[in-house]
Amino acid sequence: MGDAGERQELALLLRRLTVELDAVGQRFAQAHGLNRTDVRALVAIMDAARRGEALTAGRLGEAVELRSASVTALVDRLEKVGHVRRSRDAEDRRRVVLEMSDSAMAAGAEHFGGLARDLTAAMEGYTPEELAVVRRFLVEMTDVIVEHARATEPPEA
Amino acid sequence: MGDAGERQELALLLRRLTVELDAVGQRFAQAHGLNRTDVRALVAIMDAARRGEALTAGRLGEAVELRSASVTALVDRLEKVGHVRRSRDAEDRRRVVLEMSDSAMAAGAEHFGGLARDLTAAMEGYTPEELAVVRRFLVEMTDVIVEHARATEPPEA
DNA sequence: TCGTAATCTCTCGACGATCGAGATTATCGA
DNA sequence: TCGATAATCTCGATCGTCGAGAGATTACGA
Repeated sequence: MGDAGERQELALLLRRLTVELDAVGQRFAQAHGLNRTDVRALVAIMDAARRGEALTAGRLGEAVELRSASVTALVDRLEKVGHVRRSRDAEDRRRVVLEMSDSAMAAGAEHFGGLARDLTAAMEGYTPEELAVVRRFLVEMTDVIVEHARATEPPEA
Repeated sequence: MGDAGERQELALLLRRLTVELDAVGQRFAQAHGLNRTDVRALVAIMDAARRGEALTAGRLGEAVELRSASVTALVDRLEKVGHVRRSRDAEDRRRVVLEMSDSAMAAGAEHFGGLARDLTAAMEGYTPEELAVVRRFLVEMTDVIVEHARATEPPEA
């Protein structure tokens, strides 16, 4: 068997990384006068845009786990400071599609894009084989975590 | 140069891992009728206990980044459901030291300890050399993240 | 020793984020 | 056209957080 202490320490390193990564989002929120949920929402909208999709209010609510009443308030906040724009979906006029403003997109790209740049730059110091090991590790650990979350999930209706 | 797309994907995997790990804490919170901050606080108290320290109200406030008024409310909540106990520090009677109840300790150990067990078990599938690579990766990426957070930190008074 | 400043926690009132219930508007199938 | 369904919004209530300040204890210089 391997060194159990070493493996446990790796688990702690994983947790520490998540804490610090959370802090990055927190900084962005503070710097722009937003709260945690607002940032999550902007990230969700950016991710959707990256996939070529336009997020609706309902989809955003699912992404950030908020009820419709809270989504309305959330989008109100983001719209008020000019980070998103509301517009009715032409095909289904019940839906409200959300689009990020260029300024918000730029701010997000600068903050998180900068981090992504630094991270990938730091990965220059690894061989392709090493990165493959890391990838396998991240995927497997994520799977374990997801499985754990599912196992403790409240029973569906 | 390595494959830039691959490295960027690794960065996304890191973020996904943090999201899922966050969800684990969220599940624990829901299952025990707590909110995010309460869980963070319990984790902080457990970590301190693991280091052999007894957390005071003030220290807890620093750990979870809350003002004293909020810490009072936080500890009130945790004490009401029997997760922590308040007691005056014998050496400095201004201070309030916090101790986790055995039941809360057990609940936390079952939830998070179970995850830690699953994670370390999944690490059995790696050679010591591979784990060393992973460790270096996690440490270096965390350093980059911390540095990024510091760089965007609001200027100190 | 005394008095003042510093430290730690708590109380109070206010604000903001979230939610549940229900209203409103739009779409779809019969 | 009409009823059922869907997407979003409005309203009132609840809860977590904060700022300001009070109360209690300790540290320290005169």
